Amino acid sequence: MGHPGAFLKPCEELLVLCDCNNFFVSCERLFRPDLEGRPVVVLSSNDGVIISRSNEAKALGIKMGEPYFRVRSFLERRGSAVFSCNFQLYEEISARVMEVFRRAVPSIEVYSVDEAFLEVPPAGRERPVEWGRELRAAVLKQTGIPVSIGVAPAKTAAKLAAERGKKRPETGGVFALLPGEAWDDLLGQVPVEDVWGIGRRWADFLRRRGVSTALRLRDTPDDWLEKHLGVRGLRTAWELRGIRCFPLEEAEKPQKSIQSSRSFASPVRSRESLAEAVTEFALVAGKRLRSQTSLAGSLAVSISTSRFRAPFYGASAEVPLETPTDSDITLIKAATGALASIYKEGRDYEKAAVCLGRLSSAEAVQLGLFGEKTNRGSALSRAADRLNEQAGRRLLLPAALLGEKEWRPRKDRHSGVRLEDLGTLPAIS
DNA sequence: TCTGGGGTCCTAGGACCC
DNA sequence: TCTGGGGTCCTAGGACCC
Repeated sequence: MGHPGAFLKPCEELLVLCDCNNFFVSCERLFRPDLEGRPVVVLSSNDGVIISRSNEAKALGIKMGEPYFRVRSFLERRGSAVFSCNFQLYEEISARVMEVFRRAVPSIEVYSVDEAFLEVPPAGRERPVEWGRELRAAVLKQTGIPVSIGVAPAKTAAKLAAERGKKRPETGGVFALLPGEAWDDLLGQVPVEDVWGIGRRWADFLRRRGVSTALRLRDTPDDWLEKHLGVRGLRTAWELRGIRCFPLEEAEKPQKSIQSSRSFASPVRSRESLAEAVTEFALVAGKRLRSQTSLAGSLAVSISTSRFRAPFYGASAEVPLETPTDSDITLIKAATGALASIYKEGRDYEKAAVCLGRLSSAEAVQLGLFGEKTNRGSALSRAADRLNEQAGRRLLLPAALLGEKEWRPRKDRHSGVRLEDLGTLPAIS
């Protein structure tokens, strides 16, 4: 029966994906214009793997997610600049980019730190590509960040369009897949694994059955897709036919879980050090919990040795929090308690995590069995948040967390740029 | 020597209930 | 030869994303 989606009328409304090019690298380059034209990479936490690459680094064959130690000397020989990640900075710059988008369109969905979907305003619908170029120029002028823009009736198609805009300089960074136009040419050139929503497992599966391009995926029968890939895969194919299945989600929803975890700079053996790390992670998670006005109903701790060396050991424990809470003291107690139940001596731990779950809104009053308010310590934690906020750093924290610790991640290549330094950038209004 | 962190959604299967 | 059926809720695991 082919693809019944094709009989439906394509959505009249256009949406746009804006994608910051090589975002973390672009952020670092704002402060180092001398690095233009040179290979630049940004590393993950603990200087572990490469998470952002300049075009020059991509041209050298450096892969996303590549362990840094494997390419370190190669990059040095090629005169590459290397940065530890500076997420505080990237988030602030991201907020500025999103602000430019907000001023330009009626409706925006912030999809990730470096991407947003926008609804094209009526004024842009007649000539969406020109409109996109103007938006791109505005972002570049006001933030210094280059973006790629894809226009299409559906998110999955807009992703492909933006990718085309990014790869072909002659497009001026903007490409459109418009309703009524033939998309076959572009879709036929896109490997199926490059389609948004098709990961490695599905791509392998599809390729084994001859579905090797976005075009083939689009033209695969619905019943087969639903049987093997579920509704998610089916919707993806429909979106490639120009039918919107993933709507623009403007409202910011509170997160359903909050996790804080780190790999350690060097292996940790002692229960005491692990408890310090877990305490730190509980504090970080708690702060984010309060900032979205939620309470946690459960807390899980996990610890593990290196997954690249045998014998691997990993364990986790989840504890219910009888009364949903946002109190640091309660969270820390739960976390250290959970840790005690899974810790085994004599192992080289390389990672620990705290995950808060069963989140609920803190707006509703939480009462215990006998009507008393039992979210003890909440007010204290909130007061600490305010003090730390005013001080611009963490003023209040457990004494055990002071000082250098082996569990603190490596950050050898940090640029040293701080949020305040954003004000010193010359070219940006 | 050296390999990230933080999320979401979907589905299958078991528990439970009437 | 015989076993109830069907709805709902919950959870774990697997897939995906940046």
